[in-house]
Amino acid sequence: MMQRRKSPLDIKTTEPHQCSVDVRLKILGKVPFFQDLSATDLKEINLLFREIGFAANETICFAGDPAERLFVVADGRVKLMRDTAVGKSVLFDLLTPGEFFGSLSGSGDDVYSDTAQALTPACILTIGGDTFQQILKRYPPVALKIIGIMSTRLRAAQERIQRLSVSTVEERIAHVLMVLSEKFGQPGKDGLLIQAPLSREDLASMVGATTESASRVMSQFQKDGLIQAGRGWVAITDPDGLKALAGSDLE
Amino acid sequence: MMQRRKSPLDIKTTEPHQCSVDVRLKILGKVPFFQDLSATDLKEINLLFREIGFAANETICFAGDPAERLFVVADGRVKLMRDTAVGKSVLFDLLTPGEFFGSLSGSGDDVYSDTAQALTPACILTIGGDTFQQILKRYPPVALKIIGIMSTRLRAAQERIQRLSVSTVEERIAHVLMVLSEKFGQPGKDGLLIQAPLSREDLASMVGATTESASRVMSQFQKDGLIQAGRGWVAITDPDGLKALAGSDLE
DNA sequence: CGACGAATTGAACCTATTCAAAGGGTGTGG
DNA sequence: CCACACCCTTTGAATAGGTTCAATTCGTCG
Repeated sequence: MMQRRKSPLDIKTTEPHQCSVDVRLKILGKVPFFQDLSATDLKEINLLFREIGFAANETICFAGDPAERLFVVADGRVKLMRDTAVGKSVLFDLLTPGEFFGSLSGSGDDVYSDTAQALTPACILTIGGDTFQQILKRYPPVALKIIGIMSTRLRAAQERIQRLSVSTVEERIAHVLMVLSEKFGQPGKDGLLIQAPLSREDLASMVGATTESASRVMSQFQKDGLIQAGRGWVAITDPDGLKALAGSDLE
Repeated sequence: MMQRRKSPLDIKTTEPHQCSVDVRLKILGKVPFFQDLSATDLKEINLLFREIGFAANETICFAGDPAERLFVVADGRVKLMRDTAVGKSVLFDLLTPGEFFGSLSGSGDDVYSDTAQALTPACILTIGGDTFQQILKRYPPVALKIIGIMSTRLRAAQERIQRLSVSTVEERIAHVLMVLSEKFGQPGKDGLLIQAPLSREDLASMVGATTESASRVMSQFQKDGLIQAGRGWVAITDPDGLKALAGSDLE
């Protein structure tokens, strides 16, 4: 049984990343809650954002620190996570360009709920929470959009709670692979390649399992011809088979 | 070892409940996202709400049904839950007067994410999702408040995910009892009585465990003098002891 | 090429579930 | 108003799924 073991991901693991001005505007235009704004408004808002580059594995903000800023991913992959006292960490979300995290409230009296870490070299746009609050007041449609996004995120969190409550580790891993392939999947000769450098430990912390359990399940999936995987990468070769295992509809 | 076994809850388990007009106004004034509004605005908004009474165990809305309305609890206790294919259900939240659930978006293209059920006789205020959307557009501060509330809920959901991922059943039950006592606790001779008729099954579905496991843990807690409990009720006698077991700070 | 760290695999252990049966409040009907 | 029946709750014993600990293999990067 011979198969490719070298990482097929096309992601540069080098220095911090800066993005050009026109890329910035394009990104801001793609941010869901700015989509309804006119080009002029957007240009004005663009000026309020600052840009920061991060190298892979650099931390963007720490859970528990005073939350003063809102961040928007312009380029790269960012993971939202939280470390626990016992050493185990929990991975909440994986963000792509256009998604946001950090503080939405102007009152600087709360803290970041997650630690944000660059999974790849990343370019981040950032704005003060109070400044963003001004934008919200000035452009009501933006606030409405955000409410919608928060609803969606809450729903996703609830589904995850449900899966942690009723599904086995195998089912949860099958499911998270499906979700990841929908968001990061890129067709290639190995199947749907998940364009994000995810370790077994990352996967494990997304489904509430240990690294070893994740590894065991992944090995089995590979033997069963459902996936191809190596160090830091996964590709789905049999989506339907996986979906069946995931029990995708809990209803 | 003699102890009270009869339910000490003071909750009428009788017919649906209607509330008077002045009670309605008082409730709407207590709703977090209406707090900044003037009395006149509030009175006007009050007219847009309809009132419905529910008997205990009646279902207010079903997960999966087209989401057309927003609901506000005026009186009673409401549980937000979801049934799964395998019969196990998951309890997401327990609401008291002033809290809301249902549809926030005007576009009626999504569905209720939870089933809402009256745990006690309840009075519910309700408004069409589209009408509420008008309110949001007209009173921007309301939208900002809602964003804050959604953030808080999302954070709570994340904490729950974390606990499901890293804590044991015992720790999770200890923790949920602490949380419940903060929200529903009422000092009495048995300790902090949780004013909500919760079965072992309810508790179990809040922490992702089986009824039997919940029962075992509760029995142990009682033997250890941490709680007093009977059929459908719990009182906390040793909050500090429980908090220690819960490992309340995960950091 | 060499070394470090990720990934894999095995075996023992443990927590929590499953299946089963008995005990005890609650509220309903007589 | 009491008694009975139902269902919630409790407890036991066996089982299984997952973790833990430990050792080995194998990519990847310097």
